[in-house]
Amino acid sequence: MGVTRVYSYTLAGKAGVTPEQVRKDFSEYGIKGNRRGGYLTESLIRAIEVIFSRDRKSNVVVVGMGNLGQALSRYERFAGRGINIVATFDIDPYKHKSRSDIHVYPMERLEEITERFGVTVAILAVPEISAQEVCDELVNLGIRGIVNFSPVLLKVPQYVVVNNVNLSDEIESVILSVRRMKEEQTLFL
Amino acid sequence: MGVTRVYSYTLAGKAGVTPEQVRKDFSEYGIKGNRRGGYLTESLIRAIEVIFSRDRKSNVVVVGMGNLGQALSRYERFAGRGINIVATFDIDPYKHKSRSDIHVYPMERLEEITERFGVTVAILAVPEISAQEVCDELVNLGIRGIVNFSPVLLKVPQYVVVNNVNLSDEIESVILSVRRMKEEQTLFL
DNA sequence: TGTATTTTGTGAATTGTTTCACAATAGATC
DNA sequence: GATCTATTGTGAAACAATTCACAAAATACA
Repeated sequence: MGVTRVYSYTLAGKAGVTPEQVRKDFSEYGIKGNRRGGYLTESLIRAIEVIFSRDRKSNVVVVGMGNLGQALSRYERFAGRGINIVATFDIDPYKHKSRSDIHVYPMERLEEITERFGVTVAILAVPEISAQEVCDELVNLGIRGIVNFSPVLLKVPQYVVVNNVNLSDEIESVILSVRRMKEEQTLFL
Repeated sequence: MGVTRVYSYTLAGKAGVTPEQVRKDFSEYGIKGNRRGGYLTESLIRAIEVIFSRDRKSNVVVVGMGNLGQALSRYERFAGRGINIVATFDIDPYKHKSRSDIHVYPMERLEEITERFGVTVAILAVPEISAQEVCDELVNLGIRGIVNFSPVLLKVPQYVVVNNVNLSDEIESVILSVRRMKEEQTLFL
């Protein structure tokens, strides 16, 4: 778009943080700007690509093809971020064979496919009851990172990274904040 | 289940935090336990229900019935947390009328339905391009809280609460951590 | 080329959060 | 009922993150 330089306050505005934050973070990672000249977009983008490994693609699998698993496997935005869903799995793959979506494999083929595609990260969207069991299986197959959508605190070895996403919590926290704000407001009337 | 008392370290273990954290948080909200006796489950649950407004149900709407919106509208776990999806909306409701799911209304009926059911919180799962526009509409109709699934920083008045959920970020952060850990490990070999 | 101005880069100050450590005490045990 | 023990409750200490404030440097402009 022809923009060659950006300033800490521009980025801060877009990201909803303070300019100091932006500068401190950049400085932390050795990203240098020019005093008075701001940051050069090209080199900035390259630096960020390296820091976030955006220069490489990463193969991941989705395990559990319920509502959420299906939605995640069709989510187009992952591609643009180097997140490449190579396969999806379910205990009952025939249940979901319906449309011409991404192929659903039975759990038995997990090992073969994770190995073939060098998958180290899995998205876990199975029911609460089987979450820990499936998690153990994944860890045994060499999975090193799990994005966990079940409301369960997974027990994993220290070398495995887990990121918990709890949709109920996200919504509840907004409901709570809204209630709190309303209560505050009525106090002033 | 007949359990009448719990201890800070029990809860801490289940939640993956320290016992001190549990006690400090409880103390912050005036939840009292008995020295040596722990916390009484019954009164603890009641206190938490009040703090998180779990004693009341909250009506919410889902706006945008793409993959994610559909998955969210079918997510059974919300009910058990007092989150009640009363209606879903899309610009093109006929596209999604297929199965006997929850009813999809056209955007034109947003006002009528939010008013009727006293909806103050909306789940926004529309494409990036229309996110701000739909958000403005929601705010105009009196929505006070938004759970935003589009990768956009929404501009809203101060009295509106926004909670951003970025699925690409969640997955990317795990990918990153895994790469970092692997790099660390190879250094030791 | 010199001066004014803008923006970075970063120590220091502030603010916020987590952990420590231990007195107070309720309950268990004899 | 006296003593022992486990657990809470919370100030103080340590740690972490954010904001402030300003010198240093690069550009703009005369």
